[in-house]
Amino acid sequence: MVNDQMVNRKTLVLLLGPTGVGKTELSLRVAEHLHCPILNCDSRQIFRGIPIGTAAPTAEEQARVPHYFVATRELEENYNAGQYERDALKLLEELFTTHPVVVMTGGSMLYADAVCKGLDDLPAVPDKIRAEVQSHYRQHGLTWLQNEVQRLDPDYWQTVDQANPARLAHCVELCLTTGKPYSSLLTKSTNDNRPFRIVKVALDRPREVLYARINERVKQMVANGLVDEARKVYPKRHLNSLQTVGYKELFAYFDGEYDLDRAIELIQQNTRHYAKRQMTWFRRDKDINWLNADDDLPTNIQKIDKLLNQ
RNA sequence: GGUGCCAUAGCUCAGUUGGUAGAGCAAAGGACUGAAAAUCCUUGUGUCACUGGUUCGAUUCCCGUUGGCACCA
Repeated sequence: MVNDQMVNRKTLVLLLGPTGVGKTELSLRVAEHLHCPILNCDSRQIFRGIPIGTAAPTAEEQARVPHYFVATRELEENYNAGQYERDALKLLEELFTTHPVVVMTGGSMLYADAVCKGLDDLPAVPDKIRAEVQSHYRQHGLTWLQNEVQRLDPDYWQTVDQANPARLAHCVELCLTTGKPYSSLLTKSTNDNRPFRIVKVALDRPREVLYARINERVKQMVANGLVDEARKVYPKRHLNSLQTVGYKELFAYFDGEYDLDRAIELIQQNTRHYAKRQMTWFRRDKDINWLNADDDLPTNIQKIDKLLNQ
């Protein structure tokens, strides 16, 4: 029930959990119960054209509850966590004028943290600089990135994962874009204060059960036309938005690297890997209230109600 | 039925000129402030198929058994 206390206290219910755990159905039931919309917090469901492989909410599901940030961006857009933070905060401000509670659900941990805690304000990296850094990296390898970070931002070098090309490249890009050390742009020492309360819940299942569900869901995606969906976007395979489980394996199959059965096995395996990384991230988040996915929906909705009324 | 080859980590295999063994993948744990479904780091004890023999000592050599593969009948 939506009571007076809740009306006076704008609340974001953040429903998290590893991929395949059952977030979508619970989010729909919670949103129906609270008469509120759902904000998607999944970095791939945001894109148009890949609904099957990303397990995006279906038309029927979206008819039950209004959704935001589902299939609203083109694959060509270099969308990222910083933009998501800005987009989500802006939308939440609007939605809170008419809704005391809003549900956000998804498994993109960095996106969720960006909304909860905030990221530092960083300028966008011009395409030219990104291309230059990539070109040097391709030609001269990891050593070049390591040397550049040591030269441009010795402080960051001390703390960065020195074997991780993505981290190093990002640092170099921002050093070149701003003319300042990347680490000097990271000034956030405490979390942002949001003008709303955040209630974090996450769904949990035993590992073997989750993995069995993932394996089954991948089979279902293939039955629902994942291969055709991947073939349609195959010409855009190099876009960041398509560096995604379910597509990259099928692209390799189209290229003749292995057969379809092998591609499906790899999708299942990489989805399990992804779920495992998500659980590592969730495990250390002490703000999360855990729900058992084996409990029935009314029980879990009751638990969420209880958290809302605290 | 005969002969030969093979049997080592969940899987595919390497190796030990006899001193109880190691890679890849899988799996597990972890990191992560704008690529995050991305990117990266760490972790390898297993009756070396079973029985007996030789030996100070056998997973390694020998006999046999079982299972698999190949060839010959």
